[in-house]
Amino acid sequence: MAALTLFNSLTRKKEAFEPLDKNNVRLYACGPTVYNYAHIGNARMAVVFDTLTRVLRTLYPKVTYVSNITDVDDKIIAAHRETGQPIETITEKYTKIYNEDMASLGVAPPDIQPRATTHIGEMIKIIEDLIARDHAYAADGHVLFHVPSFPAYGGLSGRSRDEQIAGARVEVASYKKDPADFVLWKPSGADEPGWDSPWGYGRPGWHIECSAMSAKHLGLPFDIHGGGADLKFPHHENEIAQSCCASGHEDDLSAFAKVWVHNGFVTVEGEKMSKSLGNFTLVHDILEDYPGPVIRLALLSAHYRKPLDWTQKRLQEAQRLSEKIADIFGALDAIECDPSVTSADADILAALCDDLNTPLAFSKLNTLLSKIDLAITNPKIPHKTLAELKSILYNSTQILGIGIVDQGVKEEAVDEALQTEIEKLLTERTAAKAAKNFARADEIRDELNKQGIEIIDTPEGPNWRKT
RNA sequence: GGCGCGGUGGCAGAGUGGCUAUGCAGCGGAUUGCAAAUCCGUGUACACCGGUUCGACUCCGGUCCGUGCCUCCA
Repeated sequence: MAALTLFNSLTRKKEAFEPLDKNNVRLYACGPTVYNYAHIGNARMAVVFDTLTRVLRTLYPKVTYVSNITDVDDKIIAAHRETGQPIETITEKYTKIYNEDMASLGVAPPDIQPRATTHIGEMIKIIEDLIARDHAYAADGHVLFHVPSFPAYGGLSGRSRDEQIAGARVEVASYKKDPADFVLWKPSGADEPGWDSPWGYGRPGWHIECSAMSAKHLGLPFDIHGGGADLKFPHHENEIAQSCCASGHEDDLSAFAKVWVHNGFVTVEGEKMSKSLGNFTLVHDILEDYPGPVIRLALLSAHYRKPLDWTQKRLQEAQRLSEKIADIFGALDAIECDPSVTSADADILAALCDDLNTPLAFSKLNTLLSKIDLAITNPKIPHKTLAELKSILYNSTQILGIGIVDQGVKEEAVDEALQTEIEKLLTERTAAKAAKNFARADEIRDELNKQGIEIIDTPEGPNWRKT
């Protein structure tokens, strides 16, 4: 069995992965704030951790994957003020869209998808614990985490407290004892969402929700905590501070999560994705033009820790690979999978186990596809071998999350009249070919090409597909 | 200013102290009535300058360039 190694942001080294409990591997990844359609960066996070989860599931009997929905946040309040829609309408709408879009990308639902607003009690409890241990204080309706009370602060991002203060560009609020202190709880106005608490009507700060939800659903410490690289500071740093200090582990940064995994950023055609540049790329829109598995392939075509430039060319290359896989499955249509073969291609699995090296895995996938193609065209290869190869390929696409075999080639609705027309022309063309009237045969090919129909001749007769 | 990351062949993108990455594109060939697909062959790649070494693209130091975070952000 291949052994998994992962780059741990906390130690800044690639380490052999050792689960705390071999019978239940537990991981948490910070999910989206639901105030808009998911963008391609959200999708990268979801796809990366889905793939990691799939790899873990092949290695361990049980995996518990928790990824949250942030449904209380100032950005949501802002969206509410802009659109006039109730908060719940906004969060429910975009949670649903997020889950649908991610499902299109082959992202399996997390085992648990907790929402911040249903964990307010757990957050208040942690805040109370922090106050009791002198790590937090109430001031002016706020509760703040007192950073100087946690000397190990900054260990994840490699940033000392002094550096943070020196680099701070925001004005320090007067109620803070220390400029680095951050909000655990803040007061809400009457028109803002809020909950009653020992410190009055208010709402949680951003970081506390992940501390509360991960502890509740996974227990501390757990194996892997993930998220986008930009969350390293301050979000994850503050999560560590809250969780370690609330549980009395002030000297051990890994008392919260053992391994920290961060995925790199996505740029769009070489530029940073931002609203001001107008290149905010939404998954919902890309799905109009490309099938989900193709988008997934494109997202995994660079190593997860490296920056990924989202380009048209990358998508087209992903489409090529996707078609190649679909073609091979098509050629193996008559072959039944061998149920005794339960594992993926060893080289692909090994690549994935090496810190989730998906580009290397795709290289091995290409090798596998060539091997199968050769086997198909070689009449000496026994049927049994083909069944085994099909199973290996199927299992490999499953672990990569590219359910191409289930989806087939993207079925575009072609109306019946056109379909009949195509069949008629193809019959005519076959007859023309038989009569060696190649001029007419080519004419028909051109005609159909113009309508976006590509003819593929096979020994069994002509096939066609939409281009 | 502080803390990080990276510079690989036309493009994308892995990797390694000495041994083919891979894909796309290109070129030559096989196959095909023509196509498509596939197969075979084909490219003095590792930013620059020093150092360590029998040997470095791979390790160390410096230079240049690019880029992320430090403020809501996946």
